[in-house]
Amino acid sequence: MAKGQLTDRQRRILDYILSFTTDNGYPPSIRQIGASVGISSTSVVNYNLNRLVEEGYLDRDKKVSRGIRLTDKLLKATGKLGDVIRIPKVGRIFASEPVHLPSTDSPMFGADEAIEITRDMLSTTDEVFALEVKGDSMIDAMVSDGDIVVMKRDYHWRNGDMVAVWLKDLEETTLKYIYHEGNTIRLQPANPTMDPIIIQDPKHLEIQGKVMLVLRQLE
Amino acid sequence: MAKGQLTDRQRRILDYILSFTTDNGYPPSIRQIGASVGISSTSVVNYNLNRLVEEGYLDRDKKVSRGIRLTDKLLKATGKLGDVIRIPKVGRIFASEPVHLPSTDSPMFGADEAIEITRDMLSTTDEVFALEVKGDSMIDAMVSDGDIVVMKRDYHWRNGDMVAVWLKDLEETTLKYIYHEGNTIRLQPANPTMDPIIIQDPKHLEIQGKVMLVLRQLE
DNA sequence: CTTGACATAGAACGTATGTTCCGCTAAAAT
DNA sequence: ATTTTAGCGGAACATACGTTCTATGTCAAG
Repeated sequence: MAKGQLTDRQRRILDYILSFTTDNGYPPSIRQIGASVGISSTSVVNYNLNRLVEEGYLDRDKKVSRGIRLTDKLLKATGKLGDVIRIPKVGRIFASEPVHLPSTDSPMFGADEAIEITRDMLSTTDEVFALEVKGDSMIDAMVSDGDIVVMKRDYHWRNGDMVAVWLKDLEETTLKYIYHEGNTIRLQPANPTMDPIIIQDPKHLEIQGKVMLVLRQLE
Repeated sequence: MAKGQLTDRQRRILDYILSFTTDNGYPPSIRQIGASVGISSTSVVNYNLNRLVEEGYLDRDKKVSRGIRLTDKLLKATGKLGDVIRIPKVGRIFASEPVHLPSTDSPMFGADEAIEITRDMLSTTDEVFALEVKGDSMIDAMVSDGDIVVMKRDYHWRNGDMVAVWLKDLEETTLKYIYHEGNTIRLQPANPTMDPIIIQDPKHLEIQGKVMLVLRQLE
């Protein structure tokens, strides 16, 4: 068998381990694997398990009964890796107030409310928090009342980022795409029918965070 | 110890089982539990495990080494139950075409692309599929180019549902809130600054599905 | 005071389980 | 033709592990 290739038996072993584990909450024993795949000898099962470890599909702990664990690689491939993260819901966002940022050291726990999303929806999970949008004032950002905005606490930005900014002159929080344009800054609404705001003096605005995700649950 | 109450030891046992399992992919043995909690006797661990089973925190399989599994009740409480579902991404949605519905019997697998979300984002997981929005024609529904819309294949609707409708006269797909209004039907844009469409004859529209979720990933 | 339920400790037991060694076959490499 | 390698089966072995039994101490109910 060429390296990197799996025999039919090995594939069935992986299948069985996966289904057994999800059913029972713990992995099967060598003899159980043998019985399900049709291998009478424990040594052969052992042999194939070691092959699967070499190929990177499994981790094993020696001498430990049921000491088998599927690698992330495999779980990802089968979509079974429920890589769920909890994001604290720290408040609401209005047009008329700056974003209420969480204190830097606020732990994930302690937040009474949180939303759960899969890890791969975000490019980073560092310093992210969620806000619920109140009111229709963000419609130019294509964000409705009740939407949930997941933001990253970050004052750096690049052209094209959508950021939450506090406009000091207008005393208003708004969500806009932001661009450098010579010496000025252009705040572009997501709604293409609306006009941008041009800011001459960067001191007139305060970046509150970068928008990573917008979630809208209907019904 | 009153019924329904957990002793400190039992709490620590649960803690240990949870962290060990997430670390190792399989549950700890009785002796490992004893060592971590500070119980020298395996029978005492066994005793407390049985108590935890009675209280509904654990399931055990007799005679099976490491045959312990935390119940959903506990996993839910600790937020560790990553109840992730995969939703097939069956295509795109344009204004100029009816929604391309998946065939009823299409299996979850087979779909080359899928999105993963946590189960509790949806009120139902039956017959749901995802579409990617192309173009800016849905801005009246507060949906942007690139957004992902999760829909349920369902021709029934109630007042206030957001549905995807095919307007036969205009030859156009649109996302609107839908309301019965006497003998007519009102299609209300999500954007409050825009005007509704009144449909006199229900035959002029075709409900393609109910919008359950809108997802927008930035950056 | 006695009794019984509860919680714990220690030891002994049986077996479920991973490990190892030997032998066999078929195919590939030399 | 001979050697090497991958894969398989069987049996023996050591032990990790769940089970069970006896004994001890505590505390509230009778």
